[in-house]
Amino acid sequence: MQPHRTGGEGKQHARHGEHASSQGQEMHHHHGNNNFQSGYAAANHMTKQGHAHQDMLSLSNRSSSGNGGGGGVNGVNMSNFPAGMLGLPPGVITNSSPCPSTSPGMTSGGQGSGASKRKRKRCGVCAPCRRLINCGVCSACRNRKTGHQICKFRKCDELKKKAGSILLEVGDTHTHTHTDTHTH
DNA sequence: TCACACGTTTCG
DNA sequence: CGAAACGTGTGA
Repeated sequence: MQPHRTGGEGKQHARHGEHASSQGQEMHHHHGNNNFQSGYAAANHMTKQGHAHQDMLSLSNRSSSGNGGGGGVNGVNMSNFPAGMLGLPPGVITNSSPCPSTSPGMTSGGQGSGASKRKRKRCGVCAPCRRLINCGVCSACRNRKTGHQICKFRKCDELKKKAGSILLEVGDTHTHTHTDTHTH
């Protein structure tokens, strides 16, 4: 009898990579290479810098405790908006490719059709994402050694739904949003 | 490099 | 259609 899998895998690493340092470096080396195609960048509205991983976002308390409102939950992030930037039109923001991690397949931007390529990270806002501990009983937990997957309960909702299709709800108000509001 | 997690494919 | 396994990419 195993002593219960503490918290699951016993995550030794506390993944906390918050870069509080606000480096206002706007200059982008590289000429304007708009690579807005990168799925990652697309989600980086909030991050003009590109170094803020939206991964674990503010898992803090979504109880809307006052909701930190100003997106300040993390504090320090958007506060440093250079005035100049604010003046820029939405579309011109040109994120200035945030230090591309140099992903392997970025060349052709495979996302074109079919395989999405490029792994996405959890949004960090869904209930599953907020889950810190694994149930330890679901198949994923039990077969993680072979399954290599995260607990079913922790599987990001976004990743589950848009596992291959992006953009599919917003836009059509009355379409079959299919967003099934969960029968709840 | 290892570990973890997502994406894809195949089997049930 | 769903679950499991495999393979791969990303992060530390």
